[in-house]
Amino acid sequence: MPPPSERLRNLGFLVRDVSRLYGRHFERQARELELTLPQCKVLAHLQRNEGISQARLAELTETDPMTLVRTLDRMQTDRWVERRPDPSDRRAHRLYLREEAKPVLARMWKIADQARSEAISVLNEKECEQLLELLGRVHQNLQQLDSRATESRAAEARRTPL
Amino acid sequence: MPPPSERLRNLGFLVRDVSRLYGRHFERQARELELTLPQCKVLAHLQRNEGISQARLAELTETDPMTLVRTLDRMQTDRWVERRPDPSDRRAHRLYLREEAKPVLARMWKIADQARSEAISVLNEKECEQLLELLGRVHQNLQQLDSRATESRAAEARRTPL
DNA sequence: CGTCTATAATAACGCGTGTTATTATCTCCG
DNA sequence: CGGAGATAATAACACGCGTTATTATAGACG
Repeated sequence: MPPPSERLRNLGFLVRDVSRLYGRHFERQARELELTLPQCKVLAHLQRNEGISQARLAELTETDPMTLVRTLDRMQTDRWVERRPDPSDRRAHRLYLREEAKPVLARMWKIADQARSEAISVLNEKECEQLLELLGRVHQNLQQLDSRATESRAAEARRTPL
Repeated sequence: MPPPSERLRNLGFLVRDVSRLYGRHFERQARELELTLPQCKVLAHLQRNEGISQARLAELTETDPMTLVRTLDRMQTDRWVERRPDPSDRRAHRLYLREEAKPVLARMWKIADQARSEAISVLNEKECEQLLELLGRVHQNLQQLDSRATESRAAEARRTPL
């Protein structure tokens, strides 16, 4: 197999740069909200799923549970969300939006919609659809590769308890 | 303007997730190298541009100069790179690969090539080309938006010296 | 019933990133 | 020349993310 073109070799960096710049663009406009992008993601999912556990929210947001703990710590301090004990499982917490958070959600979507439309203003509708489709496929593939790797590490750990 | 579809609204998160999963996939295989993805990026650019300044490297890698300082600090500690004083500018440093780093570069590319080909194994050549093209356009657009914003902040700062 | 494994949340550490501010130096212009 | 503004690098602080390890509890199974 000949070495891939320089252009192709840049793909990983390209995705990363787009992600970074996109986040930057969003957070520049979301500044007044005092919310970061991952925090917005949490709010967006919580809006439609109040009462879920951290573990479930981690699944929905595709966040590492440990990462989520810290994000929620800050969001709790900032009075966006609340942790309440789960009556049926003393290990778990149920997550709720605080009243103070609710009015912000609409503004958040508005900013998100605008930031996105600016970002993709150089694509027409069909191209945008293509981009979503292609990224979606790669995403699904990477998720499989990831869970496969996580699986085999877990199996490894089971084989070597200590 | 009607609110965009849920699918479209996911675009920002999607890009971010792909970036995160891609990085994860790469670093899982690059583990033996003891190198992170940004560090690989530094090495890759340094390989073809030895002797450049940090500021120039920051441009090439599209990294925040402050971020680069810290990355280079670690890479210097880990004996990947060297900072030498610039004889013509006492503020600046010139960056060089250490001999120890050079043998690793080939392995790095090999891992990068493999990680990428796995990641995009679900795309055919044409789709891959499309993805590169679309992402490239969005990237360029976001860069413009970013530099425009940076510009106006700089102008702001000039207007308000203190 | 008790033991063993899985799960929910968290602690602690290192890295990358963005932000604001500081220091030293350069450069250019009056 | 000399002072003003730009530039190279860095310091300090907060956030997100991955990793390993720990604690408490749940659930399954002999």
